[in-house]
Amino acid sequence: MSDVRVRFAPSPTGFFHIGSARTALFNWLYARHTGGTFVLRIEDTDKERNTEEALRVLMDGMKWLGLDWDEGPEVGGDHGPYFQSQRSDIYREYLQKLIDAGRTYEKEGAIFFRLEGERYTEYDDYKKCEVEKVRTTPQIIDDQVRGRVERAEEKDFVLYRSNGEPVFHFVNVVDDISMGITHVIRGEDHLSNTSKHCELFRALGAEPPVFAHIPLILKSTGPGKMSKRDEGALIEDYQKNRFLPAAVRNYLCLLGWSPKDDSEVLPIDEIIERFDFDGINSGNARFDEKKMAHINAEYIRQLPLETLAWMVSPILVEEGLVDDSTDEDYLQDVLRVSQEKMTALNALPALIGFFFSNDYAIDEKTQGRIFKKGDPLARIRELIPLIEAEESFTADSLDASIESLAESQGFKKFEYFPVARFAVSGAGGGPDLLPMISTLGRHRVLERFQNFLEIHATSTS
RNA sequence: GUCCCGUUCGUCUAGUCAGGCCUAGGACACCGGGUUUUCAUCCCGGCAACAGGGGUUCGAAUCCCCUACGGGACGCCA
Repeated sequence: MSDVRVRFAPSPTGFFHIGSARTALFNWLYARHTGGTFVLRIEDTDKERNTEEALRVLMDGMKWLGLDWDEGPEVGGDHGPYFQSQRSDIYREYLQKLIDAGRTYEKEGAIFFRLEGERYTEYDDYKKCEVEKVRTTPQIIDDQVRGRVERAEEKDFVLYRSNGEPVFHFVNVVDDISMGITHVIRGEDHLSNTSKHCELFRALGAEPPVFAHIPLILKSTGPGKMSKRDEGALIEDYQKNRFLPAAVRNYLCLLGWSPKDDSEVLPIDEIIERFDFDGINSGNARFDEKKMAHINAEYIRQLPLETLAWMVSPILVEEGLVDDSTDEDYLQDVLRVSQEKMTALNALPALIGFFFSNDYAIDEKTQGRIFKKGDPLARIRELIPLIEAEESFTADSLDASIESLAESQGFKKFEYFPVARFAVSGAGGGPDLLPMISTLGRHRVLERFQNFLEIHATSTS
């Protein structure tokens, strides 16, 4: 166990933003990499939007991504409480230190932090008024991602609001000190706050922690950082859309961090082993939903069959495709022949629904194509006796049988494939045809061929 | 407006810290071909980038400066 202590300090807002998730992830990775401690601290000072439900969303999201915390809500720890709303006494105590040191003053009911240095007044173009500024000595931040950053704070700032509540900058620093945080890994949007925080650390007699400001995640298109309204911005959406958490986590690792050797899909243990500050990029990263989907698809295809079955069953049950009476082996067979064509679990009912139900969608485009040329009805009529007679009913034997049938009719075997596929599944694509027919079994195939003939014999003649 | 950070294919990135190995590599996307004239898989191929300008140097994607562009911060929000 190393003495590294990192924290993720979200404010529960009712959703779990992908940027926050990535910050949590990087902190978690660093803690696991170093054998340190990952603290979850809840910044629930904004009473309006902090609800039990909001906290749930956050913790569920973290657990879903596999980000377990060593100290914090539900698990406790020696540095609690882990909710800011329960730490008022601690904040008062630290405020007293600043008061005793003469670093505070009161104005309009609020308590301000007093910077040290020469004072002057200047027109502020942003605030559109005269403000008092201070020439302070710049704070030097030895950032692990950006290198040396120098920034001078120039205005006194509020520590306690006139309503008696402490502000973010103050509680954040106090919590980091009192919880013994050694490394602060957070978004680059906090970089310019850091001079403020360093002032506070030093005024409180504490050495600032090591900082690492990680790049922001930008919208996939258009300007600015990812906002909660953007497509793919919320972890809840990935949960809902049945993404594999490990895949989402893997993709997030790759946004702003690189293993340096061209590998992308990596088991989490290996990422933990290789994760470090020098692999973190300094430029912001644009979110790419296509790549996210691609990585998700790779994960799905890599799943062992039993795991896949275990994950997929509830989805199929929910869709009414499978129930207790469904044959386990049949389900396994279906998944075995379909897995290589899977790209997203929420698209699964559409991909393999026809294996379980006769009530599947008919793809109009494919139907149009099938009937445009040749004689699909005749092809199916020719196939029926073959299906009835075919003995071993394996993909290979079916292939051979169809091949010789085609030969005897003066066709290429491909003349039969698209028609058979459509007759049996209503689709133009799907698992490889022969394994698919073999899996469906003689009975289902014949049933659907007959059905196909009945429907189209009347409508087309 | 001020301050801070950044800038390699459309996107994520390798290479930059320790200048020559870079006619700049990989992946996603896209395009073409093949894989059972299905397909969402797989294989092969292709397209495509060092933001611009000055230096330093025998030599710069790599070091320095300027400009441009992008991002962030500037709350009694967090």
